[in-house]
Amino acid sequence: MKTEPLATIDTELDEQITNLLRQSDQRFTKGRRALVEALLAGGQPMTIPQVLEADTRLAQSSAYRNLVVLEAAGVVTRIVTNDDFARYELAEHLTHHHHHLICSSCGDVTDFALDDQAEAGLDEALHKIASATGFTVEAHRLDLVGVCSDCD
Amino acid sequence: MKTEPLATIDTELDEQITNLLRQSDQRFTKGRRALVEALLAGGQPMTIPQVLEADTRLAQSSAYRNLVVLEAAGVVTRIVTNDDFARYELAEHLTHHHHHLICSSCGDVTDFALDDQAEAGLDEALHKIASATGFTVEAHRLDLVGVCSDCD
DNA sequence: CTCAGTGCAAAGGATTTGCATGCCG
DNA sequence: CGGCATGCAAATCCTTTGCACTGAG
Repeated sequence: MKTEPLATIDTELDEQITNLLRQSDQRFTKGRRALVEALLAGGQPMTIPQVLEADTRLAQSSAYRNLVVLEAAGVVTRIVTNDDFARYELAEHLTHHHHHLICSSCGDVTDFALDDQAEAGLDEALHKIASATGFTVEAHRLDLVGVCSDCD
Repeated sequence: MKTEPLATIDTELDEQITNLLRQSDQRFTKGRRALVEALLAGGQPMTIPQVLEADTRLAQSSAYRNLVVLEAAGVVTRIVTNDDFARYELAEHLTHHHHHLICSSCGDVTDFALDDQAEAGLDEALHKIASATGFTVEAHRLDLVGVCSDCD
């Protein structure tokens, strides 16, 4: 497989991913690298068809299989909306904490960030809830649901 | 179909739902009533199998079809996790604003509410975002992802 | 040489749909 | 009566899986 990167994975990111995968006894293969590059180039949550279109060298089954591996290793996050396809994006700790604008019409997902103060206040409120529950919190997920400009 | 309600839909709720359906040119039939009763009795987001088990009078296809109608009319909300099945619950404006605890292991969903102050702060922050985007916000969705006590 | 990763094709499974029947208005 | 809602069964289609092959170490 000839690799002509869609986006460049810098050394630091490469190491982080390699380590994450190693912790799951997995290797950072060319196919997996191609997936990460496609997601990196996309800059937004992408469906499998979008990923495959971005890099036609990938077999569909391998894409599905590797995304499962990458998700289990904590490299990518799977996002399900009401759209037909699931979407994937790089995990937050490889990028930065953010939230999603989800279009209720077409299912498209866009990233956005909350200002620091609001985020801090939210975090605090959630910690209160967490401690009052037998629930072990791993993350919070804040989405805005509405209609994107394309569908409007 | 003999109706032996799992839960009682009071007059007010009945009217609200009837009106919502009427706005979509739909009627509040027995089958739909049975679905709402099951969800009401459940008190938590339920999968279709759970709903069908709660009321064996319902045909699977009708359940799916009617839940689509009910969702379009704004009577119920569809929640998708990484679990195999989608879940449904009564729409917020028929109950009260709340959020979800989603178990990343079994996909189970539990409701919870944020204290008023935190909710207000969050709302304010989101309005700022909204006005800065070409995105028409319909609702916000805040979920806590973690591991429920059963899976722990 | 060995074994994980890959690609192709076939299977799986939640959800949707076609069609004949029944029921509400 | 007329038309929507229902039930059954079959179809759909995203996703997963079986299997043989290839390439890296």
